[in-house]
Amino acid sequence: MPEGHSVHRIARQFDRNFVGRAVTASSPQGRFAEGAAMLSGRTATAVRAVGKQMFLEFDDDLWLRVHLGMYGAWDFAGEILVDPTIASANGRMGQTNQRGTDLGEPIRDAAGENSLTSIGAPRRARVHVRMSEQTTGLADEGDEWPPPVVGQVRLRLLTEATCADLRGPTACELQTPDEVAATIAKLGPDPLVDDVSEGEERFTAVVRRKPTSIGLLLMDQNVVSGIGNVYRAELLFRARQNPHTPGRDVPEEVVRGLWRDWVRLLAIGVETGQMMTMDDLDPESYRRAMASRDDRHWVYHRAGLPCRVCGTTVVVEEAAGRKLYWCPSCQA
DNA sequence: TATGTATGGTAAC
DNA sequence: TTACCCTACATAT
Repeated sequence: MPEGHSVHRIARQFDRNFVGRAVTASSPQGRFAEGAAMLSGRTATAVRAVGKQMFLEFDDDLWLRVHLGMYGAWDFAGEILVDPTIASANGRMGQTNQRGTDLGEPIRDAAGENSLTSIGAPRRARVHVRMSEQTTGLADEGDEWPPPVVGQVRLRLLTEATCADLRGPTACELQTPDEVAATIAKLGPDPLVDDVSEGEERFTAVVRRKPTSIGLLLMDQNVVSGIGNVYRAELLFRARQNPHTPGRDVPEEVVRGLWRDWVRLLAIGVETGQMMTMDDLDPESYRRAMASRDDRHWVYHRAGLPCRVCGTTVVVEEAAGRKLYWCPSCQA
């Protein structure tokens, strides 16, 4: 899932393809039928991403709030204008979307025509191939518009040229401007929303007075926005910090360092679409890390394997229902 | 076909 | 702390 970087990438897609355009909305699955009816026919006017949540504004002060949760994803089809700040997108056109490549690389369907993009939970992009029509010579069926609905689609947003399907979100609801403001007010700082220095002060002040472990605090969206289980494990390793240390016992400079590292990793994540946390590697290792999801992290998902730095076996434990990976030697 | 797992979060106990 | 929600896919049977 989508940790904070994915949501910022999605927001950029909406900014490019939906903001300023009239939208037709529907809920093929039926679970957001009323909301879709409220949205349909309105023009999207703005989009905001804060932490793991996205807010899409429509005419007359109506906002759509979406939280992807662990399984959610947006699938884009049709004309997809790629934000120039999303580096990897164009270079990957036509490439097969492998499982686990998080995010947002446009790919071609079997006919080599429509480009499809999925941003969110790791999953195969949905490629619509019409086998039966192929045999009867209706080759153009692959360009069907709007695209056929596949699977459970909570919300479909359609402009003249672009289709966005939302599936599996934890939250999908309409909000008033006050409700949006209240939701955002509860969230901790997001480096791509808040002034970075102010964010550092807020984050540091909160962490430094909490008895809660730093491992839990990094995952707390009220303390800092956008960090999930992968970035949590990686940030702590990069800082060589024991996840169990109470926040108030972590040296101030270390807390500030965690924030600054999050600023850096988030920027890399938004740019590349991948949770790349081994950015200071030699070129060959970097290439390998980018190519394979299993080589991309220091400790995340590496329980039982030797620490990349010291060789000690990486351990995993359960913390608040989530798996926490760390090296007991490097992070002693 | 059934089961387990996943980058998240909430509400109830 | 536990239960539960949401969806897709890999693995086991």
